[in-house]
Amino acid sequence: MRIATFNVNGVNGRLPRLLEWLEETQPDVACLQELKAPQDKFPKAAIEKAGYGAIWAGQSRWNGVALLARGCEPVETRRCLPGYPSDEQARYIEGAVNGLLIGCLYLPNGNPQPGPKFDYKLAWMERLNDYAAELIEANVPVVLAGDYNVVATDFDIYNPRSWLKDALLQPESREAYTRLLAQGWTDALRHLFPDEPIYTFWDYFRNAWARNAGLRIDHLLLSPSIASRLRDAGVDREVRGREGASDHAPTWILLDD
DNA sequence: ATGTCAGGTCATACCTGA
Repeated sequence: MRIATFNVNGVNGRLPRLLEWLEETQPDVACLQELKAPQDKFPKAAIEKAGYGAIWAGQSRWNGVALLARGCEPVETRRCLPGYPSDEQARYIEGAVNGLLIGCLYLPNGNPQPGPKFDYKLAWMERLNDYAAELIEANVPVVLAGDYNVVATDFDIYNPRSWLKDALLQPESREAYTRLLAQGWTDALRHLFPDEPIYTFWDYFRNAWARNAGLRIDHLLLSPSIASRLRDAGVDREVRGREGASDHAPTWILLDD
């Protein structure tokens, strides 16, 4: 079972790129972030034609998340984090596919920091951590996939120097993410490739892609009960190099059935 | 400090968020 996460940075503006990638890699599940489309502007027909059922939480202009399943409809279980009924930002959607619970998340960027956006990021991380702990406690088979907007360690960035003041590298962001992992989640890519530089995002600025000035911020976390099923993982880097690409590359795992 | 995207609007130029 192939499960992928892809921050598409505009699901309509980059639809040809998304469809091309789905066709090429045929993921069984695809978690999408940054739809940048209101609920009724999600390209449902094109996604269906590509062979995917979908649930999504749209929002005008910003945010927006979707969960795609090849050949079936995801059974929606949530469209926001528990205890967050007042969250107007579409950043979480969750569904069951083939006996797995898949959480698709778009963690707040948090810039500029300090400030209200950074406070919101940290608060959101606390909500996520609380909920993730519940899932672990319930021993549910879960994949939490998405754009975490956290650079976990200095090894997950080409060079931290010019990003030291960025919300993605702040000690508070990193500490919250570290606490999440410590609940028992397996960071799939780092688990399989502990010593390799891995990036999933290259800024549009500063010629970042050509310089391979990347960050690893898109993660797939496995709950303890499914960690032993992990067989392979990777980043579809070539997608980032294409005409009209998102600034993120799709990131995927392969689980034993 | 700079730079580049997308999507939106009291729109064909500028704003925000990233």
